[in-house]
Amino acid sequence: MYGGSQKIVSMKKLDHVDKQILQILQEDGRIPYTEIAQQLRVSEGTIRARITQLLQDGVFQFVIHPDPEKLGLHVQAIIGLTTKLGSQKYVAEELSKFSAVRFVGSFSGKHDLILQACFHSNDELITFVNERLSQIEGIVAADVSLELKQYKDSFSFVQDDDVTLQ
Amino acid sequence: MYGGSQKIVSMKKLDHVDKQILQILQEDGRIPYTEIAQQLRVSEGTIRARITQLLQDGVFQFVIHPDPEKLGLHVQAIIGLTTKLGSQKYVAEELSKFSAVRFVGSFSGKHDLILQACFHSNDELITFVNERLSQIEGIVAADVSLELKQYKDSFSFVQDDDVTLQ
DNA sequence: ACATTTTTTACGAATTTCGAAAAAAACATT
DNA sequence: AATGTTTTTTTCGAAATTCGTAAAAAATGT
Repeated sequence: MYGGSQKIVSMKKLDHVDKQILQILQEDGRIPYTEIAQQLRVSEGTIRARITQLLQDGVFQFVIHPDPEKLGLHVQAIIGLTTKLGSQKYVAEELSKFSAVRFVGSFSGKHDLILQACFHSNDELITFVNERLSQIEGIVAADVSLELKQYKDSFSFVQDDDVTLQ
Repeated sequence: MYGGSQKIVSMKKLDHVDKQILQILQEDGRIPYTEIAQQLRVSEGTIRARITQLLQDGVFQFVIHPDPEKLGLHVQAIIGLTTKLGSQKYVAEELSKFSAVRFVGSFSGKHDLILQACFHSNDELITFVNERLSQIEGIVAADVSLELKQYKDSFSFVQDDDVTLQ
């Protein structure tokens, strides 16, 4: 599901303009290049060239962020898994196939794999755990945490310059 | 950070066309309306009206999905928190203020709050835990899981019709 | 069956995107 | 420092997309 980060011919480090472009786009992914250009006081051509390059380099993608609630996905969960030694990759790849699953990662700590998924109902969640997870060879234990309330959920982690911690 | 889902005047249920529009947009958030129109064999005006309505209703937003690695955010973590009774909301809101934090939710299960965050380095992560989390009144314990590998990370959970589980 | 409301289509005008050549800037070499 | 080379930015006309809006069509209610 996720391409290994193969190195493209040689990717230059993002400069200030690139970061500014990303910051503007994370507010509104469909703002016209002409407007970004105005805001940053460069030509539309520059914005276009930069964005083309950034996409080329896989720095970002244009997507949409749906609100799960509005889609009827009222139940969200984070599930920590313990896997049998050697089957982690297989399990992760199987999990990734479900459209309900929006995140899968391998972790150090209590759980080998952690996944995040959305469901229409508690029933669907239970079905997922009991019918689907149990079918995947190599899962030893599943630790389900049910989401009660969501406070933040975004891809907006582009920061001007390395001020991640505020 | 996240607006409570206040009810808009009355929101109609999404129909098949809406879902198809969302499915197309989650592949490429910047595909022209004219092309969506062609694919779905309706007029551009319809696509435009539908999308305007969906945005209005808060069903989705146009955003970008940056690759944390390419942004130099090489360290990702999921942190489970135990909070003092009554301070959960405050803690969650404080956490949401950090740009490094991309997800915060309240959960049933082992941890009251679970958050997901990106950092440039292990050092930055440690600083976050030791300097920032410790400053937030009401956090009793933090359980850090370091991401070793990411298999899937997407907002693409729009499904044609309730086939979340495959 | 008819009136009312909602949704879709149609179409010209405004705006944006695109391709590509020229200009400017950045870089390297001597 | 001057010169050649490469990269990036600007420019600008053509093509495509978006936008506003009026008319047509479809859906809804009585």
